[in-house]
Amino acid sequence: MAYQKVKGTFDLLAKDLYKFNLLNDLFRHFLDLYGYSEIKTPVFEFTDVFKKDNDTSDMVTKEMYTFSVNNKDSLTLRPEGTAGVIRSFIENKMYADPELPIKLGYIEEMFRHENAQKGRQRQFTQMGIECIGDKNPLIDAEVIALGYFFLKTIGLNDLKVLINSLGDNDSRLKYKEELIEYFSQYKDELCFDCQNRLLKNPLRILDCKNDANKEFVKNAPKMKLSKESEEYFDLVKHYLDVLNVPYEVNDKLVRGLDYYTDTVFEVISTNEANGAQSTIFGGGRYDNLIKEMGGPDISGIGFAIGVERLIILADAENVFDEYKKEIDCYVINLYENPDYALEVLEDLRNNSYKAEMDYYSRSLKAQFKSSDRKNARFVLIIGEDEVNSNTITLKDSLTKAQETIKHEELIDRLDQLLEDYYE
RNA sequence: GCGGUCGUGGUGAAGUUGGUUAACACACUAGAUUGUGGCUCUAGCACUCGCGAGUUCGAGUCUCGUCGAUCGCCCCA
Repeated sequence: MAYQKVKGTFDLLAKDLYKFNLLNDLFRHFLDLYGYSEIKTPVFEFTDVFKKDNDTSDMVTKEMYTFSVNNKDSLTLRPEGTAGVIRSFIENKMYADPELPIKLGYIEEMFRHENAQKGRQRQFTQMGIECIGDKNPLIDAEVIALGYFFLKTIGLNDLKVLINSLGDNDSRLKYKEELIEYFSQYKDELCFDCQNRLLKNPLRILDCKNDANKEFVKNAPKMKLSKESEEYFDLVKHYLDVLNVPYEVNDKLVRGLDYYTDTVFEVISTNEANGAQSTIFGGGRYDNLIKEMGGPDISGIGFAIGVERLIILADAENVFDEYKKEIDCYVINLYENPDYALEVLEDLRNNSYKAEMDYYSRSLKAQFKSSDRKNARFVLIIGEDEVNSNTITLKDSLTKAQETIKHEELIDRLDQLLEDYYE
């Protein structure tokens, strides 16, 4: 059987690759605007970097590509960006920088062993940022704004920003106990997953699709934010107002990863093009993660955007022009010896003209067809006459004008034709 | 991990109750047009129906398995 690509992976061909490149450029521009610098971390890390004790998310517990070589270390292909960045932050002692917070951005491939469907691949790309070293509602608002305005600049509509606060450690801990107590009396009515979540992460029960519409879940006690958390959240909302970022508070939003505290947010698209995957952007603040990973007791916040989902939506909004490959010159060679044509070709390239030639001395018609397919602006014809007189027959594909010029005049003539054209 | 649909040439696709050489269109190649293409006309181009097994005299058409795509559940970006 012929080789085939691994399920959930894909080849990026020219007709789509340029979309990634455009978005990457735009994202990097936004990183620049907001004072973020790009970071690249390894594709794989020691498994412990991603897997902490008491993790409950599917992503960490059953979707990681974990392997070892020679039975030595357990390694894992990164399923998300934050953990690796935090590891790097600690390992490189970035916390010692006098200028905190440290603002980092990345565009990297992630790997999760999930069932593939539209907008959900096993290898996919995330653009993300992490702002580490300070806890300040200004930062929370700015992080959300960066992502939101990036998406708006692409030209996406039908976006909805959802935010919520999970509270600080104290209020979260208290709420957790409250929920455990409350849900324990309904334990038999919970779905299988939620029974497991009950003790580890009862917050997830609140947005479980199986159980969320059951009466006793709806009536579950609401989170009581501590005074500090509430004031903090109010300020985040206030700054979002100032920045003109529209948002919706959704108290069911708890996010999948376990390390979030206080501010969490998500951008969903109501555009149907994305199929079942409505979330294109998600993130939140993490007060404990850095300390848990062996760093100082400081807070961070970040988000990640799913680039493939972004492209599906951007395509649906016709954000991208149709991909069209173009070259400047196509050299048609009718002479048996290709030396002269080759010299002309190199001349063109040395003067920054994108140029190709026919390698096979095919019929004139066939070469013209190639020239059309490659969308060559100029066609250069070289035959016996041209070789003998050291000339080139130059045809402008747009105007159809044709002339025979001396070889040494070629570049000047092309420059001039283009100059005239763009006037 | 679970469930639905689908898988025919480079592409889009027809294939009736299982029956000899698997439509049609686009694309491609060559010629008409021996140095001028994108139009037209003519001709050519499909060891084969994702892969494997089974039922049958006979399977693209039925059954099972497998791989993949897609949609949904779950999860998440």
